[in-house]
Amino acid sequence: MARSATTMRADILDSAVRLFAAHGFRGTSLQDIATDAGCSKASLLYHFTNKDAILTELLAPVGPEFAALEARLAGLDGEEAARAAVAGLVDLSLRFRLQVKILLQDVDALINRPELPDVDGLTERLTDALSGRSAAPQARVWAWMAMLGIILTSAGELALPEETLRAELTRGALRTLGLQTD
Amino acid sequence: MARSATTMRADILDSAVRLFAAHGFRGTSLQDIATDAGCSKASLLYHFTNKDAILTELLAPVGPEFAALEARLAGLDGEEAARAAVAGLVDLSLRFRLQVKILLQDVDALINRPELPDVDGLTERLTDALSGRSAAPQARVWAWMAMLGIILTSAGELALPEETLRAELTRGALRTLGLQTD
DNA sequence: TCAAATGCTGGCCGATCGGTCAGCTAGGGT
DNA sequence: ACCCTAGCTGACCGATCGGCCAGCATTTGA
Repeated sequence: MARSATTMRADILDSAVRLFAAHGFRGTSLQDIATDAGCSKASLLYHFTNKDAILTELLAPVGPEFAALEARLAGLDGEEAARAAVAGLVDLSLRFRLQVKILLQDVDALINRPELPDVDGLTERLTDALSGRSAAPQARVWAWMAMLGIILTSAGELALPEETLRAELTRGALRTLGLQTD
Repeated sequence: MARSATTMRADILDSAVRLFAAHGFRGTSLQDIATDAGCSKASLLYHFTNKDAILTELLAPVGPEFAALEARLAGLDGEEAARAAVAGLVDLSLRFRLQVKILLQDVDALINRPELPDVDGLTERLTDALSGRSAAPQARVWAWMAMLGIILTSAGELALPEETLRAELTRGALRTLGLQTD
Protein backbone atom coordinates (compact mmCIF):
# COMPACT_ATOMS: atom_id res chain seq x y z
CA MET A 1 0.00 0.00 0.00
CA ALA A 2 1.39 3.34 -1.04
CA ARG A 3 -0.02 5.58 1.65
CA SER A 4 -2.21 5.15 4.69
CA ALA A 5 -5.85 5.46 3.71
CA THR A 6 -6.61 8.35 6.03
CA THR A 7 -3.72 10.38 4.61
CA MET A 8 -4.82 9.82 1.02
CA ARG A 9 -8.42 10.82 1.75
CA ALA A 10 -7.26 13.88 3.64
CA ASP A 11 -4.92 14.88 0.81
CA ILE A 12 -7.72 14.55 -1.73
CA LEU A 13 -10.11 16.64 0.35
CA ASP A 14 -7.43 19.26 0.93
CA SER A 15 -6.69 19.52 -2.78
CA ALA A 16 -10.39 19.55 -3.66
CA VAL A 17 -11.37 22.33 -1.27
CA ARG A 18 -8.55 24.55 -2.52
CA LEU A 19 -9.21 23.92 -6.20
CA PHE A 20 -13.01 24.21 -5.88
CA ALA A 21 -12.60 27.55 -4.12
CA ALA A 22 -10.11 28.79 -6.71
CA HIS A 23 -11.80 27.63 -9.93
CA GLY A 24 -15.31 26.59 -8.92
CA PHE A 25 -16.85 23.12 -8.71
CA ARG A 26 -17.57 22.84 -12.42
CA GLY A 27 -14.25 24.49 -13.26
CA THR A 28 -12.29 21.77 -11.46
CA SER A 29 -11.98 18.33 -13.06
CA LEU A 30 -11.29 15.09 -11.27
CA GLN A 31 -7.97 14.99 -13.11
CA ASP A 32 -7.08 18.42 -11.66
CA ILE A 33 -7.71 17.14 -8.14
CA ALA A 34 -5.83 13.91 -8.75
CA THR A 35 -2.79 15.74 -10.13
CA ASP A 36 -2.78 18.18 -7.21
CA ALA A 37 -3.19 15.38 -4.67
CA GLY A 38 -0.52 13.28 -6.37
CA CYS A 39 -2.55 10.25 -7.33
CA SER A 40 -4.56 8.90 -10.25
CA LYS A 41 -8.09 9.91 -11.15
CA ALA A 42 -9.20 6.33 -10.56
CA SER A 43 -7.86 6.53 -7.04
CA LEU A 44 -10.18 9.45 -6.28
CA LEU A 45 -13.13 7.29 -7.26
CA TYR A 46 -11.87 4.49 -5.08
CA HIS A 47 -12.02 6.72 -2.01
CA PHE A 48 -15.16 8.63 -3.04
CA THR A 49 -18.15 7.30 -4.93
CA ASN A 50 -18.20 10.28 -7.30
CA LYS A 51 -17.34 13.96 -7.67
CA ASP A 52 -20.44 15.09 -5.81
CA ALA A 53 -19.47 12.94 -2.85
CA ILE A 54 -16.20 14.86 -2.51
CA LEU A 55 -18.11 18.13 -2.46
CA THR A 56 -20.70 16.81 -0.04
CA GLU A 57 -18.05 15.59 2.37
CA LEU A 58 -16.08 18.82 2.45
CA LEU A 59 -19.26 20.87 2.91
CA ALA A 60 -20.60 18.51 5.58
CA PRO A 61 -19.37 20.51 8.60
CA VAL A 62 -20.93 23.74 7.29
CA GLY A 63 -24.62 22.81 7.27
CA PRO A 64 -24.99 22.00 10.99
CA GLU A 65 -23.13 25.17 11.96
CA PHE A 66 -25.48 27.37 9.97
CA ALA A 67 -28.46 25.42 11.27
CA ALA A 68 -27.25 26.09 14.82
CA LEU A 69 -26.92 29.78 14.02
CA GLU A 70 -30.44 29.83 12.65
CA ALA A 71 -31.73 28.12 15.78
CA ARG A 72 -30.07 30.75 17.95
CA LEU A 73 -31.55 33.54 15.83
CA ALA A 74 -35.05 32.08 15.74
CA GLY A 75 -35.98 33.37 19.18
CA LEU A 76 -34.60 36.86 18.67
CA ASP A 77 -36.20 39.96 17.20
CA GLY A 78 -35.35 43.52 16.22
CA GLU A 79 -31.88 44.90 16.90
CA GLU A 80 -31.03 41.91 19.06
CA ALA A 81 -31.58 39.56 16.10
CA ALA A 82 -29.57 41.76 13.76
CA ARG A 83 -26.55 41.98 16.09
CA ALA A 84 -26.57 38.24 16.76
CA ALA A 85 -26.87 37.53 13.04
CA VAL A 86 -23.88 39.76 12.25
CA ALA A 87 -21.73 38.15 14.94
CA GLY A 88 -22.71 34.63 13.90
CA LEU A 89 -22.30 35.26 10.20
CA VAL A 90 -18.87 36.87 10.64
CA ASP A 91 -17.76 33.93 12.73
CA LEU A 92 -18.93 31.25 10.31
CA SER A 93 -17.68 33.14 7.26
CA LEU A 94 -14.20 33.31 8.73
CA ARG A 95 -14.18 29.71 9.97
CA PHE A 96 -15.36 28.31 6.64
CA ARG A 97 -13.85 30.76 4.16
CA LEU A 98 -13.20 28.32 1.37
CA GLN A 99 -16.38 26.32 1.84
CA VAL A 100 -18.60 29.39 1.79
CA LYS A 101 -16.83 30.65 -1.30
CA ILE A 102 -17.52 27.33 -3.05
CA LEU A 103 -21.17 27.42 -2.05
CA LEU A 104 -21.69 30.93 -3.41
CA GLN A 105 -19.56 30.52 -6.52
CA ASP A 106 -21.57 27.62 -7.90
CA VAL A 107 -24.79 28.43 -6.12
CA ASP A 108 -27.00 27.67 -9.11
CA ALA A 109 -25.31 24.36 -9.86
CA LEU A 110 -25.43 23.28 -6.21
CA ILE A 111 -28.97 24.33 -5.47
CA ASN A 112 -31.76 21.80 -4.97
CA ARG A 113 -29.45 19.10 -3.66
CA PRO A 114 -31.17 17.47 -0.71
CA GLU A 115 -28.05 16.74 1.35
CA LEU A 116 -26.41 20.13 0.75
CA PRO A 117 -27.31 23.28 2.68
CA ASP A 118 -30.44 25.00 1.39
CA VAL A 119 -28.73 28.19 0.26
CA ASP A 120 -31.88 29.98 -0.84
CA GLY A 121 -33.79 29.42 2.36
CA LEU A 122 -30.68 30.12 4.40
CA THR A 123 -30.03 33.50 2.85
CA GLU A 124 -33.70 34.37 3.21
CA ARG A 125 -33.78 33.62 6.93
CA LEU A 126 -30.42 35.33 7.48
CA THR A 127 -31.48 38.55 5.76
CA ASP A 128 -34.68 38.42 7.77
CA ALA A 129 -32.67 38.36 11.00
CA LEU A 130 -30.16 40.94 9.75
CA SER A 131 -32.96 43.35 8.93
CA GLY A 132 -34.31 42.97 12.47
CA ARG A 133 -37.40 41.15 11.15
CA SER A 134 -38.36 44.20 9.12
CA ALA A 135 -40.07 44.02 5.73
CA ALA A 136 -39.16 47.61 4.82
CA PRO A 137 -37.38 47.84 1.45
CA GLN A 138 -34.45 49.76 2.93
CA ALA A 139 -33.93 47.18 5.66
CA ARG A 140 -34.00 44.36 3.13
CA VAL A 141 -31.48 46.08 0.86
CA TRP A 142 -29.13 46.82 3.73
CA ALA A 143 -29.45 43.24 5.05
CA TRP A 144 -28.41 41.90 1.65
CA MET A 145 -25.50 44.35 1.45
CA ALA A 146 -24.31 43.40 4.91
CA MET A 147 -24.62 39.68 4.28
CA LEU A 148 -22.86 39.68 0.93
CA GLY A 149 -20.25 42.13 2.20
CA ILE A 150 -19.38 39.90 5.14
CA ILE A 151 -19.35 36.61 3.29
CA LEU A 152 -17.48 37.66 0.16
CA THR A 153 -14.99 39.94 1.83
CA SER A 154 -13.96 37.17 4.20
CA ALA A 155 -13.80 34.78 1.24
CA GLY A 156 -11.50 37.24 -0.54
CA GLU A 157 -7.78 37.41 -0.18
CA LEU A 158 -7.33 40.37 2.12
CA ALA A 159 -3.99 39.72 3.82
CA LEU A 160 -5.00 40.74 7.33
CA PRO A 161 -4.84 39.07 10.74
CA GLU A 162 -8.02 37.15 11.49
CA GLU A 163 -8.91 39.23 14.55
CA THR A 164 -8.58 42.51 12.63
CA LEU A 165 -10.79 41.10 9.90
CA ARG A 166 -13.37 39.90 12.41
CA ALA A 167 -13.54 43.25 14.18
CA GLU A 168 -13.79 45.35 11.03
CA LEU A 169 -16.25 43.05 9.27
CA THR A 170 -18.48 43.29 12.33
CA ARG A 171 -18.15 47.07 12.54
CA GLY A 172 -18.74 47.55 8.82
CA ALA A 173 -21.81 45.32 8.80
CA LEU A 174 -23.41 46.95 11.81
CA ARG A 175 -22.95 50.36 10.24
CA THR A 176 -24.41 49.11 6.95
CA LEU A 177 -27.50 48.10 8.91
CA GLY A 178 -27.65 51.48 10.63
CA LEU A 179 -26.72 50.17 14.07
CA GLN A 180 -24.36 51.74 16.58
CA THR A 181 -20.90 50.16 16.72
CA ASP A 182 -20.50 50.56 20.52
CA MET B 1 -33.49 34.13 -45.22
CA ALA B 2 -35.43 33.35 -42.10
CA ARG B 3 -34.93 36.50 -40.06
CA SER B 4 -33.20 39.82 -40.53
CA ALA B 5 -29.58 39.56 -39.48
CA THR B 6 -29.77 42.26 -36.83
CA THR B 7 -32.74 40.57 -35.17
CA MET B 8 -31.03 37.19 -35.03
CA ARG B 9 -27.84 38.64 -33.57
CA ALA B 10 -29.83 40.63 -31.04
CA ASP B 11 -31.86 37.56 -30.06
CA ILE B 12 -28.68 35.54 -29.57
CA LEU B 13 -27.07 38.21 -27.42
CA ASP B 14 -30.26 38.60 -25.39
CA SER B 15 -30.44 34.86 -24.74
CA ALA B 16 -26.72 34.67 -23.98
CA VAL B 17 -26.65 37.49 -21.44
CA ARG B 18 -29.62 36.02 -19.56
CA LEU B 19 -28.28 32.47 -19.55
CA PHE B 20 -24.70 33.48 -18.69
CA ALA B 21 -25.99 35.51 -15.74
CA ALA B 22 -28.24 32.67 -14.59
CA HIS B 23 -25.89 29.69 -14.96
CA GLY B 24 -22.43 31.18 -15.54
CA PHE B 25 -20.33 31.27 -18.71
CA ARG B 26 -19.02 27.74 -18.37
CA GLY B 27 -22.40 26.52 -17.17
CA THR B 28 -24.10 27.62 -20.39
CA SER B 29 -23.51 25.61 -23.57
CA LEU B 30 -23.85 26.87 -27.11
CA GLN B 31 -26.79 24.49 -27.49
CA ASP B 32 -28.51 26.13 -24.50
CA ILE B 33 -28.18 29.54 -26.13
CA ALA B 34 -29.31 28.25 -29.51
CA THR B 35 -32.39 26.58 -28.04
CA ASP B 36 -33.30 29.71 -26.07
CA ALA B 37 -32.77 31.96 -29.09
CA GLY B 38 -34.72 29.60 -31.32
CA CYS B 39 -32.04 28.68 -33.83
CA SER B 40 -29.39 26.02 -34.39
CA LYS B 41 -26.02 25.85 -32.71
CA ALA B 42 -24.35 26.22 -36.10
CA SER B 43 -26.22 29.45 -36.62
CA LEU B 44 -24.61 30.92 -33.50
CA LEU B 45 -21.20 30.24 -34.96
CA TYR B 46 -22.23 31.84 -38.21
CA HIS B 47 -23.00 35.14 -36.45
CA PHE B 48 -20.15 34.89 -33.91
CA THR B 49 -16.73 33.40 -34.47
CA ASN B 50 -16.87 31.41 -31.21
CA LYS B 51 -18.32 31.31 -27.71
CA ASP B 52 -15.82 33.84 -26.38
CA ALA B 53 -16.82 36.32 -29.07
CA ILE B 54 -20.40 36.29 -27.77
CA LEU B 55 -19.16 37.05 -24.27
CA THR B 56 -16.78 39.72 -25.48
CA GLU B 57 -19.50 41.48 -27.45
CA LEU B 58 -22.03 41.57 -24.64
CA LEU B 59 -19.41 42.82 -22.19
CA ALA B 60 -18.11 45.40 -24.65
CA PRO B 61 -20.16 48.36 -23.36
CA VAL B 62 -19.06 47.74 -19.77
CA GLY B 63 -15.32 48.33 -20.06
CA PRO B 64 -15.41 51.92 -21.32
CA GLU B 65 -17.98 52.90 -18.70
CA PHE B 66 -15.80 51.65 -15.88
CA ALA B 67 -12.77 53.26 -17.48
CA ALA B 68 -14.65 56.56 -17.55
CA LEU B 69 -15.53 56.16 -13.88
CA GLU B 70 -11.91 55.49 -13.04
CA ALA B 71 -10.85 58.58 -14.96
CA ARG B 72 -13.32 60.70 -12.99
CA LEU B 73 -12.07 59.22 -9.72
CA ALA B 74 -8.39 59.62 -10.56
CA GLY B 75 -8.32 63.31 -9.65
CA LEU B 76 -10.22 62.93 -6.40
CA ASP B 77 -9.01 62.17 -2.89
CA GLY B 78 -10.36 61.45 0.56
CA GLU B 79 -14.08 61.62 1.26
CA GLU B 80 -14.71 63.21 -2.12
CA ALA B 81 -13.21 60.18 -3.88
CA ALA B 82 -15.20 57.78 -1.72
CA ARG B 83 -18.54 59.50 -2.35
CA ALA B 84 -17.93 59.73 -6.09
CA ALA B 85 -16.89 56.07 -6.19
CA VAL B 86 -20.07 54.99 -4.40
CA ALA B 87 -22.30 57.03 -6.72
CA GLY B 88 -20.51 55.80 -9.83
CA LEU B 89 -20.42 52.17 -8.73
CA VAL B 90 -24.10 52.14 -7.80
CA ASP B 91 -24.97 53.66 -11.16
CA LEU B 92 -22.94 51.20 -13.22
CA SER B 93 -23.99 48.19 -11.14
CA LEU B 94 -27.63 48.99 -11.76
CA ARG B 95 -27.19 49.78 -15.45
CA PHE B 96 -25.22 46.60 -16.12
CA ARG B 97 -26.74 44.19 -13.62
CA LEU B 98 -26.45 41.05 -15.69
CA GLN B 99 -23.06 41.88 -17.20
CA VAL B 100 -21.48 42.58 -13.82
CA LYS B 101 -22.94 39.38 -12.45
CA ILE B 102 -21.37 37.44 -15.30
CA LEU B 103 -17.99 39.09 -14.76
CA LEU B 104 -17.94 38.25 -11.05
CA GLN B 105 -19.43 34.77 -11.37
CA ASP B 106 -16.71 33.47 -13.67
CA VAL B 107 -14.03 35.90 -12.62
CA ASP B 108 -11.25 33.31 -12.57
CA ALA B 109 -12.16 31.89 -15.98
CA LEU B 110 -12.43 35.34 -17.53
CA ILE B 111 -9.31 36.83 -16.06
CA ASN B 112 -6.20 37.52 -18.13
CA ARG B 113 -8.15 38.11 -21.34
CA PRO B 114 -6.68 41.14 -23.05
CA GLU B 115 -9.91 42.48 -24.57
CA LEU B 116 -12.01 41.96 -21.44
CA PRO B 117 -12.04 44.38 -18.52
CA ASP B 118 -9.13 43.92 -16.12
CA VAL B 119 -11.22 42.86 -13.14
CA ASP B 120 -8.33 42.58 -10.72
CA GLY B 121 -6.89 46.03 -11.39
CA LEU B 122 -10.37 47.51 -11.53
CA THR B 123 -11.38 46.25 -8.10
CA GLU B 124 -8.06 47.39 -6.70
CA ARG B 125 -8.47 50.95 -7.97
CA LEU B 126 -12.12 51.05 -6.93
CA THR B 127 -11.43 49.94 -3.38
CA ASP B 128 -8.63 52.51 -3.25
CA ALA B 129 -11.09 55.26 -4.13
CA LEU B 130 -13.82 53.87 -1.85
CA SER B 131 -11.43 53.86 1.08
CA GLY B 132 -10.63 57.53 0.43
CA ARG B 133 -7.08 56.61 -0.64
CA SER B 134 -6.40 55.14 2.78
CA ALA B 135 -4.14 52.15 3.40
CA ALA B 136 -5.55 51.49 6.87
CA PRO B 137 -6.77 47.89 7.29
CA GLN B 138 -10.22 49.01 8.46
CA ALA B 139 -10.67 51.30 5.46
CA ARG B 140 -9.65 48.52 3.09
CA VAL B 141 -12.04 46.01 4.67
CA TRP B 142 -14.93 48.47 4.58
CA ALA B 143 -14.17 49.40 0.98
CA TRP B 144 -14.35 45.74 -0.03
CA MET B 145 -17.59 45.27 1.91
CA ALA B 146 -19.14 48.33 0.29
CA MET B 147 -18.03 47.35 -3.20
CA LEU B 148 -19.19 43.74 -2.99
CA GLY B 149 -22.39 44.77 -1.23
CA ILE B 150 -23.29 47.22 -3.98
CA ILE B 151 -22.38 45.02 -6.91
CA LEU B 152 -23.88 41.75 -5.74
CA THR B 153 -27.00 43.17 -4.16
CA SER B 154 -27.86 44.97 -7.39
CA ALA B 155 -27.07 41.78 -9.31
CA GLY B 156 -29.44 39.88 -7.04
CA GLU B 157 -33.15 39.54 -7.53
CA LEU B 158 -34.53 42.04 -5.06
CA ALA B 159 -37.93 43.01 -6.51
CA LEU B 160 -37.74 46.73 -5.84
CA PRO B 161 -38.15 49.84 -7.98
CA GLU B 162 -34.83 50.95 -9.42
CA GLU B 163 -34.87 54.33 -7.69
CA THR B 164 -35.49 52.77 -4.29
CA LEU B 165 -32.63 50.37 -4.90
CA ARG B 166 -30.31 53.18 -6.03
CA ALA B 167 -31.08 55.32 -2.99
CA GLU B 168 -30.72 52.52 -0.43
CA LEU B 169 -27.60 51.03 -2.00
CA THR B 170 -25.99 54.47 -1.85
CA ARG B 171 -27.07 55.05 1.76
CA GLY B 172 -25.97 51.58 2.86
CA ALA B 173 -22.57 51.87 1.19
CA LEU B 174 -21.84 55.32 2.59
CA ARG B 175 -22.66 54.09 6.08
CA THR B 176 -20.48 51.01 5.59
CA LEU B 177 -17.63 53.38 4.82
CA GLY B 178 -18.40 55.47 7.90
CA LEU B 179 -19.61 58.49 5.96
CA GLN B 180 -22.63 60.68 6.74
CA THR B 181 -25.70 59.99 4.59
CA ASP B 182 -26.76 63.65 4.32
C1' DT C 1 -33.10 35.35 -66.05
C1' DC C 2 -29.66 33.59 -63.56
C1' DA C 3 -25.47 33.63 -60.93
C1' DA C 4 -23.65 35.40 -56.65
C1' DA C 5 -24.17 36.31 -51.94
C1' DT C 6 -26.51 35.79 -47.46
C1' DG C 7 -28.72 33.25 -43.76
C1' DC C 8 -28.98 29.07 -41.84
C1' DT C 9 -28.65 24.02 -40.87
C1' DG C 10 -27.56 18.77 -40.03
C1' DG C 11 -23.93 16.08 -39.43
C1' DC C 12 -19.52 15.37 -38.13
C1' DC C 13 -14.87 15.99 -35.61
C1' DG C 14 -11.40 15.81 -31.71
C1' DA C 15 -11.04 16.90 -26.91
C1' DT C 16 -12.48 16.46 -22.37
C1' DC C 17 -15.64 15.33 -19.01
C1' DG C 18 -17.31 11.91 -15.03
C1' DG C 19 -17.29 7.22 -14.19
C1' DT C 20 -16.30 1.83 -14.66
C1' DC C 21 -13.53 -2.25 -14.57
C1' DA C 22 -10.10 -5.87 -14.69
C1' DG C 23 -5.99 -6.47 -12.77
C1' DC C 24 -1.58 -5.39 -10.33
C1' DT C 25 1.03 -4.98 -5.83
C1' DA C 26 2.00 -5.24 -1.07
C1' DG C 27 0.99 -6.64 3.71
C1' DG C 28 -1.35 -9.41 7.32
C1' DG C 29 -3.59 -13.41 9.22
C1' DT C 30 -3.42 -18.41 9.51
C1' DA D 1 4.00 -21.42 2.76
C1' DC D 2 -0.45 -19.65 1.51
C1' DC D 3 -4.44 -16.70 0.23
C1' DC D 4 -7.19 -12.73 1.10
C1' DT D 5 -7.97 -8.13 1.15
C1' DA D 6 -6.97 -3.13 0.85
C1' DG D 7 -4.96 0.35 -1.96
C1' DC D 8 -4.22 1.78 -6.28
C1' DT D 9 -3.85 2.19 -11.36
C1' DG D 10 -4.11 2.22 -16.83
C1' DA D 11 -7.22 1.56 -20.16
C1' DC D 12 -11.48 2.21 -21.63
C1' DC D 13 -16.59 3.91 -22.10
C1' DG D 14 -20.57 7.02 -23.33
C1' DA D 15 -21.93 11.74 -23.05
C1' DT D 16 -21.20 16.36 -23.94
C1' DC D 17 -18.48 20.08 -25.03
C1' DG D 18 -16.84 23.87 -28.68
C1' DG D 19 -16.10 24.20 -33.33
C1' DC D 20 -16.01 23.06 -38.61
C1' DC D 21 -17.89 22.23 -43.13
C1' DA D 22 -20.58 20.95 -47.20
C1' DG D 23 -24.77 22.16 -48.77
C1' DC D 24 -29.69 23.95 -48.91
C1' DA D 25 -32.98 27.93 -49.44
C1' DT D 26 -33.95 32.55 -50.21
C1' DT D 27 -32.94 37.10 -51.65
C1' DT D 28 -30.46 40.37 -54.52
C1' DG D 29 -28.74 42.85 -58.46
C1' DA D 30 -26.80 43.12 -63.02
